[in-house]
Amino acid sequence: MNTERHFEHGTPGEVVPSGRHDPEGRRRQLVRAAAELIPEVGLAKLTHRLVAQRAGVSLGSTTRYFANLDELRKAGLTEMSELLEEDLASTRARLEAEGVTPESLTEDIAEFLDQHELVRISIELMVAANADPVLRPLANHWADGIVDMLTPTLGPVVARGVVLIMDGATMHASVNEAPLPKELLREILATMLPVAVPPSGEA
Amino acid sequence: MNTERHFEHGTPGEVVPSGRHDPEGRRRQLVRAAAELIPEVGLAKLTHRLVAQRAGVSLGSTTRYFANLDELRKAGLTEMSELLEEDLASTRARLEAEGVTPESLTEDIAEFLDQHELVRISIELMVAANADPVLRPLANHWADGIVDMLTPTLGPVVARGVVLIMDGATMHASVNEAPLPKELLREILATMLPVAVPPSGEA
DNA sequence: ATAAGTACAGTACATTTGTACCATATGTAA
DNA sequence: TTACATATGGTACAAATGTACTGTACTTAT
Repeated sequence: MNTERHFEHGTPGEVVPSGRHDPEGRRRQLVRAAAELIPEVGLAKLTHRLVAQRAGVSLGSTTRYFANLDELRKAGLTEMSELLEEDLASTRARLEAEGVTPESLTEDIAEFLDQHELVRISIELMVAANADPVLRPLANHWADGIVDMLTPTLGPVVARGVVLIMDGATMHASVNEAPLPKELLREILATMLPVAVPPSGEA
Repeated sequence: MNTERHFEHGTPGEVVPSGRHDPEGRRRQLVRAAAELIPEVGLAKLTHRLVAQRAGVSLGSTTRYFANLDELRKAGLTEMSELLEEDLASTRARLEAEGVTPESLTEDIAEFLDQHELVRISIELMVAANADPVLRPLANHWADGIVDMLTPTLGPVVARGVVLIMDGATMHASVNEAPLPKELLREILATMLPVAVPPSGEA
């Protein structure tokens, strides 16, 4: 119709080698790319172009599937937090198998801290929730899940205390190259868990 | 000399109403403005223009006193962390006056968490240290200071455990509008500090 | 008082970014 | 096969931003 546009840098739609129609797959690729990139580069540096490149799609697709960058960010954060959900499940499995002891908790924390991506995810989720309260439930989900998991054996107070220690250790691992030594974590838990955790009763 | 420049939007240096020469004061104003703004808007949104506006100086001054934005950021972060240093001093005063007890520690943490600026400072420092390892000592200073302070009475293991709880509570306060209830913090500390802290000896 | 040097304000400009837009390729129904 | 609809790639463009630059006001030494 109207050809009154400029096209300073060339005309649009010239070559176009590939590009099957696949809206759902497209969207998934974009979300997955965003979920990968957030822990890598941080939310602050997440751009349409970066996500498009990682997803292997054109810039235009990022605006087609997400009204604005904020929506893309949120979708990426949600997808990203799935990894925390998986970690939650593996923690539950371990604690059910080994019981809730300083040793089993130490193993779990140390394993978490050694996966730098999980640490980065936790931090970026916290930062995001700080900027947008809508994301608070997502950011609290992991911690609340652990509290629920530990409460039956440790009671709600100590359960929350253990989660605070986990989050503190996460902050430490985010700042420092090496996380706190596993042996120190074990000593902390062995010393601070009252009565060294009776098999099922309480104090 | 060469007047080959464009000046599309006007000629530079036209009116200039005020502007005493005061290099040192200028620099201080800029650093102070940056230190104020970082907890307010976050490092990601700290720009030359924003700092200049807050400091009440021209854009040009920001580039005159700092080779690049990163230097301005670092100067602001360093100045900002002075508030944590002051908090460290007040904590030391309290613990020396009241002794290291679950109650005195609870008071101190609750007071910290209620000062949202301190929480924001801790978080931004952590984020910054994650992006630039040069800032790690700055980010670790507060936690290490508390550990040193608590170690004589609690031993190094529990001292680090208490600091992890503090950092965990800081993360929680960063995400949620209201920090953890003081009573819960007190219960956590009262339960998890072994033997409820004998006046000076160890277990 | 005057000249030289420095600080300052106010631009200018290249780059990056979010987002809108369009021509074409792909898919679907007749 | 031919219309029609939609997805895709490739821009276009305005706003924001880091930083360089320039003319002028202020300061200081003579």
